[in-house]
Amino acid sequence: MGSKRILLVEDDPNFGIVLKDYLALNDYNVTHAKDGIEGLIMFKNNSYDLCILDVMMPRKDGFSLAQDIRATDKDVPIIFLTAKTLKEDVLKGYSVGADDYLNKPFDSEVLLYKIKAILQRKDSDKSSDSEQFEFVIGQFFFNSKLRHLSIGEKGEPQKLSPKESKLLRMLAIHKNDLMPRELALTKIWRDDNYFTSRSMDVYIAKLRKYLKSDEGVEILNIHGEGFRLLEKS
Amino acid sequence: MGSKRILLVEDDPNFGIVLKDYLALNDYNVTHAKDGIEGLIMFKNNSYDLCILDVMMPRKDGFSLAQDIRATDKDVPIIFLTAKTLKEDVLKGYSVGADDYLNKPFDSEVLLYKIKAILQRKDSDKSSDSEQFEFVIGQFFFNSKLRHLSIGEKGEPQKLSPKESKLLRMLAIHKNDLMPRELALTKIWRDDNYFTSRSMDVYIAKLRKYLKSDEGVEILNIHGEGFRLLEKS
DNA sequence: ATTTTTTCTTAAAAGACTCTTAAAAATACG
DNA sequence: CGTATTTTTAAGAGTCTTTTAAGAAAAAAT
Repeated sequence: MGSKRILLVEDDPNFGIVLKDYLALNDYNVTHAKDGIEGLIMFKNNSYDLCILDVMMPRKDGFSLAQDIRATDKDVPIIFLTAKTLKEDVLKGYSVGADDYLNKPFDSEVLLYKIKAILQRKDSDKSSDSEQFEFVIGQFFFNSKLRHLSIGEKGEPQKLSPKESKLLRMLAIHKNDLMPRELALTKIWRDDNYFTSRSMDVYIAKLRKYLKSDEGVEILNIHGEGFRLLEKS
Repeated sequence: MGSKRILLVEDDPNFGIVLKDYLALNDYNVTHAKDGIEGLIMFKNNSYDLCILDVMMPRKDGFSLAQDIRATDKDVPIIFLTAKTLKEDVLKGYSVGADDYLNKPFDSEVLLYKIKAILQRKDSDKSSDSEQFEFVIGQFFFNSKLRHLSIGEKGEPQKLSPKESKLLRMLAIHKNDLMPRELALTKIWRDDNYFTSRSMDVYIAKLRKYLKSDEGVEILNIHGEGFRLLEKS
């Protein structure tokens, strides 16, 4: 399992850097944004396992940022950092969907424990949560957990690689509809740039090859937007 | 769902009663024990969905009580209450398996939020592992408690080592489905790293050897994900 | 009509994960 | 304490996966 990604949004440069290094030292992959606006841009172009947000920041405060983050992803865990101990703040934090709340100055080991606990909790959620992993696509049956793509009953299923499977799953979820390029890149590749985009093209080509045996199924490109898994009725 | 049962262990009678009433007002079924000893007796003779333990108590402190509770039930959520803000205490609390930690005086609404969050989380955990220990795998009969793997009626069963047996059991529980690598590593090896993962590979090889006598049974690898105990119908 | 941007295809390189065997280390047992 | 069993570590070969590269093709913009 690769190291977990943390988005740290903290305007105090000294404190931010120290905290980032401390977390990095503990095997977290940390991105440091210097204010709420930057934090939101980072969040939208990448994918994180946890957000640590300072409450008081210029341009965009932590609560406002948390709301925007929640609008994009309603599950990602959020921890607030704050100097104040106002009850209203704490409650506001929880109502915005915080997973935890730490008053500055806080003990860094305590923060580590909380991070660990929250990530573990989220991990165990995963297994119980019933995400869709079986799809019918034309004549194909696709199981994204076993990474099998089979046609009819006959023969061995085509085995898919992890990325092939994730991409096909995302296309299948949006079957007959647009699957935005950006969505796959941020969710699967966890980064949206030129190279990941080329890599995705390669995967689209592979999937097209697999799907060729049913004429009624096709992956269409929508120029500049993304792809569309078409199932002709 | 009937109201959740909370065990509150708090030696300060005034505070204890107030807190009990407050929680009762919020539809929890609260039992109030006056010290650690009483708390443990309560715990052993009843079943609770959540424990709230004061740390400093006469006769038996909260940490000691938590350890005894953990010995009986390794899953029940525990929240500590403490007047002190000592770092050692907080860390000790987490190491004993606390789910959360609150400093007195704390805001009662915050406590409610935490209780709600923790109980929700535990609810979703449910349905996890049963106590099943007998399995049919193709032509094999496998008893994970006796650590016996036998084929047909004839001959001596193959004896399995503890780890072999646990691993095969976990595969059997997920028969024909993915058994994630990480699951076996965290549940059986209690640590997920490079070396435990290599160790597990060795065990998979051993199990494959044992299972070779039935062609219809196979342990497949799903690259990067885990293994799959396949029983061909 | 030409230029720019985006997409498609193939193949090779680089990277990550798995298998097998055997020896070393740790643990359990008499 | 010595022996048997179990578990971990090691190392190299083998396999599978992902990225990178580069040129051709297609679509959009100028």
